[in-house]
Formats: sequence, structure tokens, C-alpha cells
Amino acid sequence: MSSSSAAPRRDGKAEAAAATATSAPASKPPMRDALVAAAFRLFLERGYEQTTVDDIVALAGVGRRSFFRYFPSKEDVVFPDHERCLADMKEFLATGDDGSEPVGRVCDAARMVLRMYAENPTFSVQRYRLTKQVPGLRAYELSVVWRYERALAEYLRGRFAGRRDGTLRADVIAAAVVAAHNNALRSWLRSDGHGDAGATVDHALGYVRSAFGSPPQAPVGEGLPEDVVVVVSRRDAPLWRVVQELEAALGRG
Amino acid sequence: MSSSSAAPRRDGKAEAAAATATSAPASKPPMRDALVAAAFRLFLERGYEQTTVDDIVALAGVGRRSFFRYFPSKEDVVFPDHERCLADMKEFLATGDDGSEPVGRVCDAARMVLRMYAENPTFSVQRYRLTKQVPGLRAYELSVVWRYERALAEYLRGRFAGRRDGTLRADVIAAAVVAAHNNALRSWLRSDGHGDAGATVDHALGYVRSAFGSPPQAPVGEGLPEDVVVVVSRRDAPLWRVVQELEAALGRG
DNA sequence: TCATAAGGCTGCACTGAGTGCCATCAGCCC
DNA sequence: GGGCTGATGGCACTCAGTGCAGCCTTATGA
Repeated sequence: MSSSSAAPRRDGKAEAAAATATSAPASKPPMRDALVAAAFRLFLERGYEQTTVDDIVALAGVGRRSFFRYFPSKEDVVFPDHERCLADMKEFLATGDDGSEPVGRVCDAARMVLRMYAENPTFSVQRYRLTKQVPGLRAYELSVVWRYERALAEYLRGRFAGRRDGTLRADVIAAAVVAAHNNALRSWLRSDGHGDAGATVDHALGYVRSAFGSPPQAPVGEGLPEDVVVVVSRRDAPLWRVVQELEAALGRG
Repeated sequence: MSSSSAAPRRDGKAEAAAATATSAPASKPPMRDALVAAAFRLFLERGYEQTTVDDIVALAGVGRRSFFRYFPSKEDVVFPDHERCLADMKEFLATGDDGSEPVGRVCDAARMVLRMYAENPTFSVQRYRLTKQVPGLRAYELSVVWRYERALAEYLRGRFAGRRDGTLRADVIAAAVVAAHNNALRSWLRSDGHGDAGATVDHALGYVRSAFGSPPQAPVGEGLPEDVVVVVSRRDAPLWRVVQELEAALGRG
């Protein structure tokens, strides 16, 4: 269980909470974990909406005010580790290695999220069932996912800066990566965490790479000389798209 | 701001469509429009969070209870026409023409959303500025967009039923279409509704179609289909020269 | 050993969104 | 007219979230 859980709530407060939490990662507050445990026990017992914050703090044996010091909102207690994961992802993308292929790097970043889910399968499955049936939680999850997607898109925008339709490509690819990741993740969660999450996600991301990555549509023939490139295109493809593939195949852009 | 721009005007077509709809409120509720107008006037005047529902109903001269009869939540008053648009999109997808290309049909469905925005540019731009700076509204917008995306994905799942990775492809393509649409839409909104929204969105959707439209298949084998062109180039050739050849090969330029 | 300062925790009071219930008042059919 | 229906308004209530002030624990310094 990680430390920070600030959410994009009423501005200001969440930032301060995140700052204090992340600045002292060594001191693990047991109260935070106690609140999460109490909350999930009640959520599973009687449902999310039938559980009030007062119920949670009563079971945890702490003051009501303390709940909101650790979690900006009632929804946040359901996603206690995403803030940390998002920070990790941003750091991973920031400390790049700009020589790597952008789409591949974004896929690697997406895999970090899967890893977080896979670290605690039972918890993830429970949360999945909860969010699936509570509209409010589903909406909150959307805002969480959106922040991941924005992080990926911002990274790609940086990598595609100057290229034609750079922001469009960045946004679309980020959305596709997130959708593929979520498709695989949910399929794994639906199997109660029994399948091979990594393989499922790899397969899904492979589909996205095949659609947007450079190689598949502009394959470098195996038997060809190193300095010869073969581009295969449909006659009715948009010229700009073909040029983009071409640039990628030639190792430019 | 004039009240005419704030109120989502209903032209004859929308009116007729609303009449056919069974779920929507009665055919012509003036109170609904009055509430939207009052709400936007206050939101723009003093901000969303600084405006209470009591303020809105006081300005509109109606009872507080009536507000929640027309809008399930305070956020809903900001997106008064999306419910109708979503229903229209679902109907459009349901009454298909299953002979058409799935991706193209989904792009057409996405264009319906753009049309709704373009019907009332000033209102759309105002709402865009509002949602951009209010985290709560941004989160709500995500849930709205998510429902569009689900509608597209469900349609594609039906079309791809039985195909390998059908649901994966459906989810990814739906996400890509929505991302492209939103990229173009926001670019248009940022220009205060002065650009050509249709052309911008067409261009963005063209990118998605080029990536997913008809699977490239890469038939590097015996006989190539008529519509596939193979370009062979040296890796160190000048890009402009390659593009020239390309244009010639594609029969353009 | 004690005073003091700091920080975490609690209780309390308050705002505002959202809901359930019932009274009211219009139009409408018999 | 009398009753029915549906839209509206008012009232009271729950609950999430916040600001504030006080308390308790702990560390520090004399």
C-alpha cells in the first residue's frame, strides 16, 4: 500500500496533502490503511452508497475529520494507490531515453498500471466489482484513467513536436493505448485475476503498435540491402499518412 | 451574453426528434430553458462553484425542487442537450445499414456530436471555457464522453462479433475515434468557433480511418491487389525526391 | 524534571447538493 | 360541479465536505 492519494479535488488542499504524504514516505500512517480496510469491509458488506463516511470512521475507530485528511473525498478511498502510480508513470516518461520508439515507450508506461493492479489481485478484483456496479465510482474511475491518458498524450506530444498533426497523433495513440490496456485489464479482472495479465495486456498493446507503430505497414524486407526501404501503401491512402509512414521507415521525423 | 445564446435553441428538427423520443421531458418545457439560461448567466458572472442551485432557481423564479426535476444534478444543467444527442447517435447506429464499413459508420456517428456543438457556437464556446477551468465539470464531461464512446464500442463489437480480438478492436477504434473527434472539436472551440469545424474533424477522423480503416494486410506475396502500391527507396534518398516518386506512383501530383 | 512548541487528531458547527413526502393548483374529462 | 392527473412548490431531512478551535502526544531545550 502506497502513501499518497490526493485527487483533483477542490484545488489546493489536495496538493498540500500529496506534498506532505510524499515528502515523508518512510512514516507509513497505519490510520490510512485502517480506513481503507474498514471502508472496503463495509462497501462489500452493505454497498458503497449504503455506507456513510461516519460508518467507516466508526468502524476504524477514528474521528470523522481524519478521514478527509487522508482522502479528499469518499471516492478516493476506493483508489488509494493510483496517485502514487500516476507519479511513477510520469517520472518514468520524464526520465526517458528519447532515442526509443515513442509508441513502445508509452506502452511500457501503460504496463506500469497493470503491474500495480497485479500486485494485489484480490483487492483489484473487489474494486473492479464495486466500480462496475456503482455509477459514482465508475465516473470517478474515468477521471483517474483520464489523468493517465493525459500523461501519455503529453509525452507523445513532446516526442511528436514539430511533426504534422503531432498533437492529433499523440491524443489518438494515447487513447488507443489506454483503451487496449483497459480492455485487457478488465478481461483479466473478470477472470478473478486467474489469467496471465501480462500476456493479455501485451497482446492488446501489440494490436495498437501494429496499427500505429512504424514497422508493420512499412516493413524493411529481410533479404533487402540495409539501405533500401520498401513501403507498401494503399493507392487511396491519404498522402500525408503515407509520407508519415515514409518518414518513420526512413528513420526520420 | 444574451439569453438567446445561452438557451439551447431547438430548431424544428430537434423538436420533432424530441417529440418522438419517449424518455425526454415533455415536448416544450420553457422552464428547462429558463433554468439553463439563468444558470449560465450566473456561472459566467461569478463562476460555477460560487453559484448555488438556490441562486439559479431564484433568478429563474422557480422552486428549488423543480430544478432537480429537470436536471438530476447541478452539473447536468451545463450539458442540457447531450442526452438527446446520445439517443440520436444510438438510434443512428441501430438503424444501420450493416453493409457499410464499420469504422466509417462510427466516424459518421461521431460527426453527429460535432454537429450539435456547431449548431450553437457561442453556447459551446462558453461551456468549453467553463469546463476547462472547473475540475468538477471536467470530470462530469468525461462521463458524458464515456457514454458516447461506449455507444460506438458496442456498435463495433456487434459488427466485429466472431472476429478475432473483436472486442479489443472495437474498444480501441472507438477510443481512437473519440480522441480524434475531441482533438478537432477542442481545437475548433479554442478558436472561438471561427474555423471550419467540419473540415477539422474530417481531417482528424481521416487519420483514424487511415490507421484502422481497411486492414493493410501486407500482402507481400504473389499478386498484389490493384489498390496496393509498393515503393522502393534508398534510405539516404532526399525526402522530397521520395515524395515526388510517391505522388507519381499513387497517380497524383 | 518541567515548560514549551509543533503536529496530528478530534469535535463542532456550517454550507450546499440531492431526496422523499405532501400540499397546492392548473387543466381536463365525466 | 366533482374528481382525476400532472406539474409545481415547500419543507424537512441525509450526507459529503470544510473551517476552526481545542486537545493530546511527542520532541526539544533549559
